[in-house]
Amino acid sequence: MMATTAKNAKRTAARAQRRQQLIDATVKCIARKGLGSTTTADVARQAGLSQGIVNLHFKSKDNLLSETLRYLADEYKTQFNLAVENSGPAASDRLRALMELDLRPSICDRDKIAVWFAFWGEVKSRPRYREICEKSDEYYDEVTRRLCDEIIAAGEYPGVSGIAVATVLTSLTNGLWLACLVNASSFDREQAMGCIDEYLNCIFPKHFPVRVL
Amino acid sequence: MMATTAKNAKRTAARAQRRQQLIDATVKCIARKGLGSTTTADVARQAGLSQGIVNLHFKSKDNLLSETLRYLADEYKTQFNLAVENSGPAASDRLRALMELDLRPSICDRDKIAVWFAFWGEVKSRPRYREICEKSDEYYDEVTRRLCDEIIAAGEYPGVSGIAVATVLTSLTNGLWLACLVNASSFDREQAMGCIDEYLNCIFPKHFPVRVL
DNA sequence: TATAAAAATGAATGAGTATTCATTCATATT
DNA sequence: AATATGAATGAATACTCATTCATTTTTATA
Repeated sequence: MMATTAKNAKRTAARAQRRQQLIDATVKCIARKGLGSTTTADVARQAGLSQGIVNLHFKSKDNLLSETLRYLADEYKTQFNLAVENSGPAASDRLRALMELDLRPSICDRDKIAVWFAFWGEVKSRPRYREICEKSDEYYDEVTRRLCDEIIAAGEYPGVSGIAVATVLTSLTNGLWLACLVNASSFDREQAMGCIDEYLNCIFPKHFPVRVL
Repeated sequence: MMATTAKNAKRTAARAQRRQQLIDATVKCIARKGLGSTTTADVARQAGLSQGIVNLHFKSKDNLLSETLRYLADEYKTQFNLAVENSGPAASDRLRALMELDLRPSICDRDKIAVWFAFWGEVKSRPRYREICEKSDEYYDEVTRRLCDEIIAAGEYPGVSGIAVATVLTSLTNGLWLACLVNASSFDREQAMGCIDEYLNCIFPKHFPVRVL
């Protein structure tokens, strides 16, 4: 008979580890060669494993790609939640921590951004990708909106819409990522953060006073 | 001998027309199936022509795709310049015309946006794509910045940077396009324009007073 | 109209790639 | 140690797709 506890735990752990190894390899390949030119053989080679490994663990390439996107979304969500939790209790501190997160070197990195855009580029024709992205976006928008509403209530900002500000902030960071991807040479993280601060100061002056350099 | 005038003119016109027909077909295919799943046979079928036609007119698929991107960039530039020229002489009118352009139904259309993102998704691994996109971006940024600087000078807005505002505006519209692509159901062009107006009102209050509905 | 030139066709080619699967290898259980 | 089980391999398979090119069709000139 099988000792389903210790035994299986180890087995499934090893299995999960290998899946992660393949997902990591996939991310690297997409960053380097693009989604369109990434083959299962590339992924296997990058992972230091053999041909058939992708289909063994993910059933199909399609599935591997979906799972990779799902992983990226989860990974970002974790960072996102961490950023909120680890920052000061004030809503304004939390909001700024989120903005800082998006421009942090480990996230606002050309390789990483290239992978996000690779998936976004296929969103229209791949319902699965869209579902994953949409679900994530809803969450971020909701959290950001709540923070904005809190600030608006506390600061008595008349005529400012929390939804609108949240939409501006998330769209703005996505747009800045594109600038980082396309205009790599002229893009400057500092300057990008400056844009965001200028906006925050403008919309919530009481909470985001001009930063003296 | 050859009548190089009338004769060749007609020939090259026909040739250009066929190329355009193929580029249009390519755009349609990318919008429907995505860049990764668009084959030369798809494009030919969409254009109502035969297998070999793409290689006959574009030499290679790669070339067809680059030319398609170039065409899209040119097409947008034309609209962009038109929007500037056709709007009131004041810099603020021109700036708002540019924002309206990006959210105009014919441009802020899921199919069109999907094509842009398809190319952006490959920018990192395709230098040719990047060159085309970067060159366009520089132009738009420059024009937008000039308008912003003009407004800043006229309105005596202290501590507002034209470059920063221009960056915010172009990044914001690109980010709003992503929202349109991903969150198709909840995204609303009206609301997006509202976000932009709120921003403009906030940063340049004298030039963009609150719009009464 | 006859002839030359260009454009277009579409079957054939072959390079590339996802997937399969018989076999080997590693590990755990008895 | 012997056996069973899951993991991994990598050669073989089946298939897709960009590209080629011999042939046909269209168009323009003489």
